[in-house]
Amino acid sequence: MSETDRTAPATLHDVAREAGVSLATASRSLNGSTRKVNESYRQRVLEAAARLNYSPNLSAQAVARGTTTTVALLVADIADPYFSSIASGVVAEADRERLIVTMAATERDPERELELVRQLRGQRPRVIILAGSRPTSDPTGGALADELTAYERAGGRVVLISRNELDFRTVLLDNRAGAEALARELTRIGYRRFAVVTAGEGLRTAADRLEGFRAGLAEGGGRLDETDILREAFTRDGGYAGTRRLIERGLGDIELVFAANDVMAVGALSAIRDAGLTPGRDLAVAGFDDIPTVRDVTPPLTTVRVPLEALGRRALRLALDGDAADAAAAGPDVDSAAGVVTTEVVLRESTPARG
Amino acid sequence: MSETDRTAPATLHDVAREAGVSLATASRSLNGSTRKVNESYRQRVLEAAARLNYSPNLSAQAVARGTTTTVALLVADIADPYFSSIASGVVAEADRERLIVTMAATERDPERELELVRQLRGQRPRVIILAGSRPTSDPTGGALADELTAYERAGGRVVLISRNELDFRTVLLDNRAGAEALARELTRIGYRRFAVVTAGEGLRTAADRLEGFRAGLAEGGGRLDETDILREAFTRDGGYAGTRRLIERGLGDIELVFAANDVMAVGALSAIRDAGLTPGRDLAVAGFDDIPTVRDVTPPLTTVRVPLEALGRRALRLALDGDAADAAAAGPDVDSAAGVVTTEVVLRESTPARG
DNA sequence: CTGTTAGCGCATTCAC
DNA sequence: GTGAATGCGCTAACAG
Repeated sequence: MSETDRTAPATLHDVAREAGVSLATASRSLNGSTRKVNESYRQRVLEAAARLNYSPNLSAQAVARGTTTTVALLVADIADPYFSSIASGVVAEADRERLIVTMAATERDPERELELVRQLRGQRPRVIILAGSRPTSDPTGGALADELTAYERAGGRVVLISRNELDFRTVLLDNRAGAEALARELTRIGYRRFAVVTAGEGLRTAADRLEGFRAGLAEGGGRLDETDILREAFTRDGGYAGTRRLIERGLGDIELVFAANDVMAVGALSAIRDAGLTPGRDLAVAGFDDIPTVRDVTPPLTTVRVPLEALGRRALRLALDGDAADAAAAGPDVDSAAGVVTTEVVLRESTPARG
Repeated sequence: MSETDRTAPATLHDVAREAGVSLATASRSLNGSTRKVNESYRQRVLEAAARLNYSPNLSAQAVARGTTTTVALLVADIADPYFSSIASGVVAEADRERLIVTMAATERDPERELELVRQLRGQRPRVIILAGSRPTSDPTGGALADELTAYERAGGRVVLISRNELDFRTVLLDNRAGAEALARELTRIGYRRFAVVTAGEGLRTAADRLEGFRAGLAEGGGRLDETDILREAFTRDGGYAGTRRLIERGLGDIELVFAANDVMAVGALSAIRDAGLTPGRDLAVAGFDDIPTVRDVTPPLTTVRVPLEALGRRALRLALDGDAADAAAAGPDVDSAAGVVTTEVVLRESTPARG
């Protein structure tokens, strides 16, 4: 198609002319608030719009209205199943509200994250959602917080998912209770001696899960020594490395390794197998999150189900409804009283019942 | 934060006033084209902008310039690793060009897809990328094509990934050659009798892969009977169902089942296991795509690597550079001569060498 | 209820 | 080189 036969999209002005009405009437008929326009006019405008294949220019609407229909979503890595599941939920909920989602990836780089937030602000999104935790120590020296605060002062809404180092609305996950329930279940089916592979200190999510796990073990009579807590990156490779270290050091009578998230657990499975052992039989494994992958690995992974899509949906609801969301948003995955997304232990074959 | 202390974002006007220059000068200093502005003024404007934490209103820029910096991406399912990998590539490339990506999910519903394209048009995106194939028979009666054509006539660019039923720019994948190479390799390592689980007819991608696989078998002396081609949905469950049917019917001397994509292959693994057989030993499995998951399943899956991220990146390049992309975009994953994204056979343990 | 008009924030022509 | 003025497409007072 050559440049010359380019046909500019129909404008509202075109529609008004085609329908023989004023701009204002056309606007009111198509996008207007409470319709106060004569039905016959309305019809003519609608028909004219259809004939011209009119599509309102959202940028122009945004400028005129002083507000957009955009939601900005920042994740660490779009291809990571944890984040793509959350993104899926955000997009689904946004769609219900007829909001448009723009997405960007921080690649786990705080500088980049800051840069992206700055760029995103140009869109004047109604909401900015940040998913994924980051180190406690902020190398940008609070610049991100400043940026987000300025954004909120301008009328925007910030929501954090699974990161709490900043003082904004946050989607709460009962990491502690989930891990506690998991530990209880594992002791119930016969496990006694545990190891943990988790992230380095300073990640609240990981810390909560460890704390909950400890509490559950205390109730159930399980044992976890400090020296059996291995700290590595919060990634698949981290899980692999930690588990490998554990095995090389000698398992002793450790029966099960709890990985603080599923990607670490998947790494643990590989490390076990690469060491010539059989996961589940020689060393049981449990994870946290229930990303889709873990049903397809062998053995299928015991984990704590986190409704990731619901997390994303809830993040948007929280932004839109404000604190009212705590009461309103309910739904099966949300404990409406506490306003916390609930989790559920899922026992699978990576932790067969013991003796 | 109460509504009352809301502080509107600084406007260009504010910056100009703060710097003591005119609107035009401020505009030229900050976003202007070939700078024709006195360096001292320029500095003052930049400083004023920083002081006010100015962020250009992209909507206003879009209206004034008559063009946006937006790319719209439509996928079937954001949480699907195939699509999220592609999306990751699109976002990465868009970021390099300082373009913003908006994403939506069709959920494999053609009506919904059409509706989304209509909505997306309102953004006046520079590019619309559609990923994921769809049935040949178009239930919307060509309405999607009409919509996209109108969009292109208005100056937009449409790029299709892995779907060719419409007459737009398309990211080419040598599905045929990839499957052919796979079949050749499999015969080379000793396989002779094959079955295939694939999508129903009418999906070009699936058809090409089957055709290529057949050609490769012909070269290598492998055998595939028509009755051993099972057609199901192009999903994990489809792969499961097809493989299950195959097993129930009696495997005969079939040694390997080729699934037309990896999600089907993962389903095949489960079906084999659920039938009490051992994948790899009792029945080998090969897939296509090399989604991240297949390294973590057991046994790791033999497949044809498709550089999914590169696919996404290339889609955007194709939109931006036009036909020049064929020559330009090159990169390791693109055969610059043919302008086709190249694939590569990856042998893993799901297809151990035979005899 | 309808049409006229004045902006929204910005880029860009046009005079100076 | 700089600034004043016009317009982008649309909404929202404001009059009629």
